[in-house]
Amino acid sequence: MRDIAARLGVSSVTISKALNDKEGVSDELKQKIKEVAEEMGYRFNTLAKSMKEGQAYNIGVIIPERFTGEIQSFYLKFYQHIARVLDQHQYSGILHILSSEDEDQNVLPRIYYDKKVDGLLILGQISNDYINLLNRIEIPIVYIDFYNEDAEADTVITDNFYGVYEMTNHLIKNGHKEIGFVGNIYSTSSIQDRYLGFYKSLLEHKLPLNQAYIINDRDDRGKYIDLELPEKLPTAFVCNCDQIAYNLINKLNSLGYRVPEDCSVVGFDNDIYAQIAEPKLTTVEVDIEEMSRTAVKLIISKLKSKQKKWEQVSVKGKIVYRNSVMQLTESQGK
Amino acid sequence: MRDIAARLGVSSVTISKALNDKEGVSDELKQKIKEVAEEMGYRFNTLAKSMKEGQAYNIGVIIPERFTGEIQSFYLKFYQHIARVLDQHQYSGILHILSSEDEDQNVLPRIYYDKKVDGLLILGQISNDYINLLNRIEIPIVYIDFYNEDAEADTVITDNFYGVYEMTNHLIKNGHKEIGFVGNIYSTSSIQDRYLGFYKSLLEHKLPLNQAYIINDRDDRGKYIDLELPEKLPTAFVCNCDQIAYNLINKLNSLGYRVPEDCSVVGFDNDIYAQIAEPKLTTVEVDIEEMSRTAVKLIISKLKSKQKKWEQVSVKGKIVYRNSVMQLTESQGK
DNA sequence: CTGAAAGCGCTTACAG
DNA sequence: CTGAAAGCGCTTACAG
Repeated sequence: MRDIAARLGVSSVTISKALNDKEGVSDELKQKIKEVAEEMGYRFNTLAKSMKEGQAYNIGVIIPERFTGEIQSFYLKFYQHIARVLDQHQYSGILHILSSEDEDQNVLPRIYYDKKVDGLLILGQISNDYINLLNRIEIPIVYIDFYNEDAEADTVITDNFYGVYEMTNHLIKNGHKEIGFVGNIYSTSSIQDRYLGFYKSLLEHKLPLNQAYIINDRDDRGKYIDLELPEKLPTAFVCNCDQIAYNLINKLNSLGYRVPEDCSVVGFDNDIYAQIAEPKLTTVEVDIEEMSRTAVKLIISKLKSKQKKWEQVSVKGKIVYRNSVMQLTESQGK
Repeated sequence: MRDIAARLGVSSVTISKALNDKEGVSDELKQKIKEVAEEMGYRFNTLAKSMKEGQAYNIGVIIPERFTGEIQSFYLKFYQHIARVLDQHQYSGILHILSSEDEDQNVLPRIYYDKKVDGLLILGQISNDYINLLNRIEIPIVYIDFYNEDAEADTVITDNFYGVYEMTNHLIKNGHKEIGFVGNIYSTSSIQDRYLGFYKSLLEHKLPLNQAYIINDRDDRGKYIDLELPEKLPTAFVCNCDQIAYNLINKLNSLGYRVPEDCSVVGFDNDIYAQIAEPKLTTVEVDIEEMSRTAVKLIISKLKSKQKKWEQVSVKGKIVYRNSVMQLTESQGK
């Protein structure tokens, strides 16, 4: 505000009035001030206003833990862990659900413009354009659960590659030789890595990669599409996530197949879909706790010293064994 | 801080040092200062510190909307609406999940102590002790989706009574004469009101209230228990929420009954359980949008003028018709 | 060990 | 229409 005032040769009082559309400033000057503010990339400091007025312009919304329930989206659950870790470091988490419009139109959340936050944790893949936008802002950022080459920030991901690699090994150990993969392998980096882990396992066991067994599950926007199954089924499917595994089981059931008797199915995430699926899914559990700790540690260290280089940390998950995998005898495996 | 300084005849610098455990203050004085601060109910103003340091001690966590998914808890979905309305009023929402321990031990969230919020929206029923605790704090509070006689604050609830009343009327219109209710009627005020709406409908239609058809669904802590069904089933069940309706359907299926052919089932909330139930549930949809607007309006008006009396607003929902209700012919209804 | 002074970025009340 | 002064509640650097 001072800078703008200096530049225009007026007082900061006038700037304040102009920016708040209060009276006492000529329309001309107001206009000019707004332009310069915009040009200089001025961000209003709500904190100063808040302090002056004794108002934080924040409203706490409290939800008792038990009402957040078993059923909830993976990322919201993730948020709860992050908030807890943040709290241990004397920070508060402010959750912002980025609307699709804001993402498409590259608008940053108000909490950024209002200087209400010191840093940003991005949970889940966002568009490249948006990442470019984020590259241009000055507060530290940590991307969680996906990575992007162009992102100039730290990244914490789950070890997708080894997770699925080990899961596929597990299937092979159980006698499966014809194994499919469900997921749009061009969609997100996570899915791609999971697919590659799957592929590595096949390679190591000298099993063929059958293109007919690679099933697409979503369009390029991430919207789920109907699964198109091949005439002849493999003996097992590796799904890129639990929700798709859940959908696949329903699809198989509707076609008259039983899981795991006719076809085994495994997932990834160990989220609510792994629980409500019938049979319950053998899946890979992401270590949310550890990922949260890592992400918070990274962003706080960036807050302390801006200098550090960006890191990419991948956190190992572990397989949760349940009932969706059938052990095949020699003849079935053929 | 000034007050403490005045009271102890020392400077505010000393207070600052003592409270932050910095050196330059005798242990004795430190101790004394902390005691007095505690006694005077001093709350540190993070905002001032933040402003001085240029740090907000807040970290934004951004989740793209599409990842919050279809599946999520009712209250989390509610939060998203509230956050949006808050944003329209230039406020930010800070979500705090109140842990069961904190609730039991009556500890207020840090965002309150740190003066990070101007007011509190409480989403979902909390213990009476906690309400008493909240009665004692000075920032405005609005309770959402439940009410409590002792709460000294505004309340926004959904019209539970009329919702279930109309739903029960709907069943009766479809020929049902023996209707049960599922829910612990001593548990929450919402369930109680829903039960009373159900009862009113029976009364108006001169149908008997059969105690054997009132099924308990949870213990006093709100934990779900196994549903104990009567020997002879009614032709329809009104459930106090969709999740219980979902559970009931599973229970009925496992006992060999079909829904709605053998027994109709209706819910309340129109949440994810209404969608994943098979058949999909006829249920009452809560007007989250309107409730959010009302709650935000109430709390902001309280922020502007502390004087106003407390209001209790109930917002009407509407019935969503799906496939879980069977129209009975005369003979079946008997 | 203790405190007076200055300043963080804004706004309000008042004077010109 | 414009601006100088004071103050919001804290902390830091410095002096005693």
